[in-house]
Amino acid sequence: MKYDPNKKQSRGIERTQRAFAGAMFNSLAEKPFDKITVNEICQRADYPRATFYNYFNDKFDLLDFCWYKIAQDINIEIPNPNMDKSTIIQNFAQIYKLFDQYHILFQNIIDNNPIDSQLVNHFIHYFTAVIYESIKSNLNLKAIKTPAELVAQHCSTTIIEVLKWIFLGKHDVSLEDAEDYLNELLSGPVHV
Amino acid sequence: MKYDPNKKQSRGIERTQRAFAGAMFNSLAEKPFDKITVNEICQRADYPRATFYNYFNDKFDLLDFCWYKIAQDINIEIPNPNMDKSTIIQNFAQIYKLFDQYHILFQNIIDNNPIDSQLVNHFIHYFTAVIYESIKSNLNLKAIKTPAELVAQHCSTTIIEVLKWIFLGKHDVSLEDAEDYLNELLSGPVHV
DNA sequence: TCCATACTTGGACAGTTGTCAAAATACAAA
DNA sequence: TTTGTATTTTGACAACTGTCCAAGTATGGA
Repeated sequence: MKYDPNKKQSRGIERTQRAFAGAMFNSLAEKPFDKITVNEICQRADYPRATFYNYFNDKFDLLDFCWYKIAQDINIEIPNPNMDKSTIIQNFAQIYKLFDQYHILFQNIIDNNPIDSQLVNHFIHYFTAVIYESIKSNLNLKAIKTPAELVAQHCSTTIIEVLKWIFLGKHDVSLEDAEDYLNELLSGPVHV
Repeated sequence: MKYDPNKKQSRGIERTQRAFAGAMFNSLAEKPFDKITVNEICQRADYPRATFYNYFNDKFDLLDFCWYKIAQDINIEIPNPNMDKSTIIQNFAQIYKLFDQYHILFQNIIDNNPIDSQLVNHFIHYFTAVIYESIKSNLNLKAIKTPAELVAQHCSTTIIEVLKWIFLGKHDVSLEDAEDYLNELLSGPVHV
């Protein structure tokens, strides 16, 4: 990404970025990711190729931006500065609901791309990183040997694992059950 | 992969595949993966491009083959048909030692590729799948709600997570400590 | 040994990619 | 409105990709 999406940009820049992201979302809903070309994105968005490369390095970079737009809504609140398991589960509920909002998009993506495709991995990886960032600094650990960063990594992958199971693995699981799964899987290092 | 690597192939086929894999390993040790082209692989291996495409769909497909050659050595033995935590840790030791054998390669890869690059993700994902396959069928679960497949997925990602931390994250951790980490992280669903 | 079959190779192909410099346009401040 | 700056667009470029076919070469069985 050549423009920092966290900084406020001019109206024109945002409009253009939105057009590209929209084109990508539309393409994603229709066909496998590896059949999507930059040319096609530009045609859909009705911008020339050079403009695409003004904003993004390649189509993965645009993907990053697309996930960013979705993840923007994730705003993890940390009521107490020490994050324990119940706080994590609270935050989990928030992300569950967010994913639920996009379940049609995810459905389409899974219909067009294998679960172990580059695309799905990219997606999973992006959100794991988002969650990692939001929990790494204030995990409240039991007295254990494992380094905190590794535990934080483990928590974020576990959260995304459960959500992947539900929203990309086509398993219909209620929020309550999902919380139970997460709780059971996490019954390790984080304080109860 | 256009030839099933599990089937025994003619000497010629194996020699050719080995040449391509060797070329890839050499390139990986030298430069970032996204700067490696099929042309370059062919030059190094001294085979024409058409031959490359006889064997592999693209450079990721060759990567699969490369990881396959490494993973071949992983032969998880299952002493008792019900896998519990101590069995998992036993198998973990085996994979730890395998990764340790290749630590110079991994070092080079990390020096040339960001930890969250396509290449590293591809690697991580491949080995997670290998481990998942080897443990999914006979996990001995506590009485829990979480589906067995999800637990198996969780175990395999946790194992790889620890190994990634050590061998790709440049953290020097002994096998004994690594086992403790894994034990702590896994203190959830698997039988003790 | 010969032959049929399978694999390898070279060359050519259209399409994609990422980059560049120069021209055109939009934009904001004076 | 004008002017200077920043962004967008155009068109062109070399390189890479994946596919194809037809000619060449191994290989193993009779």
